[in-house]
Order: sequence, then C-alpha cells, then structure tokens
Amino acid sequence: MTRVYINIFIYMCVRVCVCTLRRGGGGGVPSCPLHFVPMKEADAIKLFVGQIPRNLEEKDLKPIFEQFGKIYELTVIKDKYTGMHKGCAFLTYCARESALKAQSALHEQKTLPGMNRPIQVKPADSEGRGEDRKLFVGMLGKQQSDEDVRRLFEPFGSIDECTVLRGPDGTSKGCAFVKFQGHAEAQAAINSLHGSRTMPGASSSLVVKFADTEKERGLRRMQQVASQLGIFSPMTLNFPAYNAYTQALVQQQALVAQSAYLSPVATVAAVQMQQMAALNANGIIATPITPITPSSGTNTPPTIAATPVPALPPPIGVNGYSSVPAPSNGQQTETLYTNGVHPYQAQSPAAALDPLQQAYAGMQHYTGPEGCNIFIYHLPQEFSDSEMLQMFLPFGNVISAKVFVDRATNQSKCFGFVSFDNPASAQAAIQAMNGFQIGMKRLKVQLKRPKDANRPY
DNA sequence: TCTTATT
Repeated sequence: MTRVYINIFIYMCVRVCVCTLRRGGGGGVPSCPLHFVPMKEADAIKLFVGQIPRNLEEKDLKPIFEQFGKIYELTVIKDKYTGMHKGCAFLTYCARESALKAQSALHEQKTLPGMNRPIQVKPADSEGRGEDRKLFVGMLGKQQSDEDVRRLFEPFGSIDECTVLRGPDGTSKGCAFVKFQGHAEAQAAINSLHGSRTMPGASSSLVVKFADTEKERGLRRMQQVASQLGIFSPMTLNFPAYNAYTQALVQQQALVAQSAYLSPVATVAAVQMQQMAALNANGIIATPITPITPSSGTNTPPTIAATPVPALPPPIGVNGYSSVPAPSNGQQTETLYTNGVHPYQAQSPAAALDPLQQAYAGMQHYTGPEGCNIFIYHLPQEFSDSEMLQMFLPFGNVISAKVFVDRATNQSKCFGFVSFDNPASAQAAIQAMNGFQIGMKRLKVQLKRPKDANRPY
C-alpha cells in the first residue's frame, strides 16, 4: 500500500516538473532532474521580441535566445480568436543579466530570414511605465535622419529610442518617435520645441507632442477597417441600429473563429468592430469617422466583373445548399497582418473578399430556398455587389449578393438581394439591418417575396 | 504626420 502511494508521489513530481519546464517553450529540455524547477530572479525582465518570421514557433526561437542564458518562459504571441502568429513573442530569462545581454546583442542588431527589419528585443510594455514618455514629432524635413532628430532632443534628457518613420522605399515620412527615459524630460522637450521652428521643406512649424496611446492607435486602425468595409458613415455610429449591427458582429465572431468559412478579413473586422463598439460606449471616440466613398476616390473600382469565376458551387440538395466547399485561405491568414492591411484590402473594397466569395458575388443572382433571401432597399447609390456583400457577411454564409443596376445608365437602382444558406441568417440580417442608417437614408431590409407570390396589381 | 507586433 505504502509503495503505491510512493509511486503516485513520484509520478506527480514528474508531472509537475514536465509541466513547469514546458513553459520554456514547448518542451525540448533534455534533462529534467526531479528536484529542479526553473526559477527566475525577482528582478527578472520580461522582454518583448519583435520582427520574428511567422513560421517560427517557440522551439525554433529557443536556440536563438538560449545562448544568453537559461530561459524561464518563451511564448509566441498569437491572436486570441484566430490563433494566428503575430510575429512577436515574450521572453523571460531566469536571470536579469541574461535579458540585458540578449537585448544588447540582438536588438536592432540582426534580421531574421524573410524579415525587412531587424529583430526587436526590449522590455515588454508590461514591464516599464506606460507611453507617457514617448513623443511624436511631426513636420520634420525629409532629409533629417535619426541622428539629426536625436541631436535636437538630446538637450532635454536621456533618449531611449529615436526613430524617423520611413516608407517602404526608405524615404522619410517627415515624422519620428522620440522616447525619453522620463515623462518630465519629454514634457520639457514639448515646451521648448513644439512650434519653435520650421524645418527646411516642411509645410508648417515643428510638431512635438505625446505619441498616440495604444487606444488611439487601435482606433485609428479600426477606422481604417471600417472605411475599407465601406459600410460606415459619420452618422452611422451615433445611431441605435449601429448597436444591433455590432451585436451581430460580436455574436458572429465566436462562430467565425471555428467555422473557417468567412474570410479572415471578416473575422478581424468583426473583432475590431467589437472593440470599436466598446470604445464608442466609453465615449473614447472623439474624432469623426472618416467618410467613405466605396468604389471611388483613390481605390481601384471593384473588380468582380473582371475576376475569373471558378466553377459554380455544388448543386442544390433537397434541403437547400449542400456541401458548399470551405475556402482554402491558409496563405491569406499568414499574411493578414502584414502592414496591418490584408493585401486584398489594400487594393479595393471588392478585392477584400475571400476568392470563393468573390466568385459567388460574380455569379448571376443565385436565389436560395425560401426564407433565405432578403430584399434590401435604400442602398447608397455607390454600393455595388461587393459593398452589399460585405455588409451582410457578418450574419452568415452569403450565397449571393446582387445590386440591381439600370441597364442604360449602369447606375445602381439602390436595391438588391442577398441570399444566405439558411433562414436564421436571413432573419438575423433583417433584425439587425432593417432601419440601419447610412448617410441620410435608412435601409429597408425584408424577406424577398417568393417568386410565385400573388401581387394584387 | 502616429511604426511592426505587447499575452
């Protein structure tokens, strides 16, 4: 009996040991003395590691960092909902000294294969104070280098980081980030430098202010997504129907993570809009949402008509649409966060779609079973199939989205039809979108009349 | 004129 207990005890010790070491990045620790559990020093530093190729996991990264000391924990950062590798990681060494060594040896010092920028190794945001010591500097001359900027700010205190922002071609964007060691130093720089002079080639005087907070940056990105989706106008956000739409997006987002049917773009958009809703509710949104003009401005016009349409979906089964294939979107997922913009998004609203959905949208109006088709009236004049499709994607699998167009003028008639693969999605869409305000109009969204319905006249 | 990411 006693022997049994001893065995259990030993077994549990082994389990504890294994689990603890796993924190070091998915196992791979060769020896595991029973009594040894990795500990970190009380003053250990958690490091943020950036510019990691997305195909590298903990086990691949471990060798790079192990040379500076024993690793306590190494975690690749992944998206909460999609599990997608975010191209960065957290790294904690057992010893503070190892972290300092790794930072000075690696930070900005080498570039991992496939990356355009050097690896980043620095204390994680959670370690230090917030961003109250980081300045945004605008209206710099295009010729000014990191060093020029540093010289300008040096008199006000010790500078941790100083970077001129550059485009892909290396030309300066005329602005920079300068991080001081303390808030007071940063404030002093603002007081002395903001508006104090005009740099050669700049259109107005020097701007020196605290950089956007994390929240402000998130907002900026969400506004971009919202405008790329082409469904928001400045008025929309203040209208109650917005909440209904957001609600649907939030619900959808949970499904989306598993269904793999919607495009990654839709997934991300749903998540971001949830966050936007939260910010909105907290009264954080101060700047107006950028007005959108889908299919116009600098965007390439929708390209659906020009897109080769792959084979039609399988024939309709007795219960409606059967076995619609899931899109293969692995590659898109990998590149989704590149520059924060999906490559499709960067081109045009229409191109933001999953290829399968593009194909569907390019098809002839494809009517689903009764109860699955909705009629939409009072669409904005500039909405085409793709904008309407994007608007209804959050409610389910869209089989078809067709805006009716005047043959003579090629202008939208401001109404269209969307078909889902099930009646519940259609109902959800009606629920959320009927009365939804876009610009000065409100959508009318209802079930499509069955084809054989009797009309009184 | 607000980066390339911060569980």
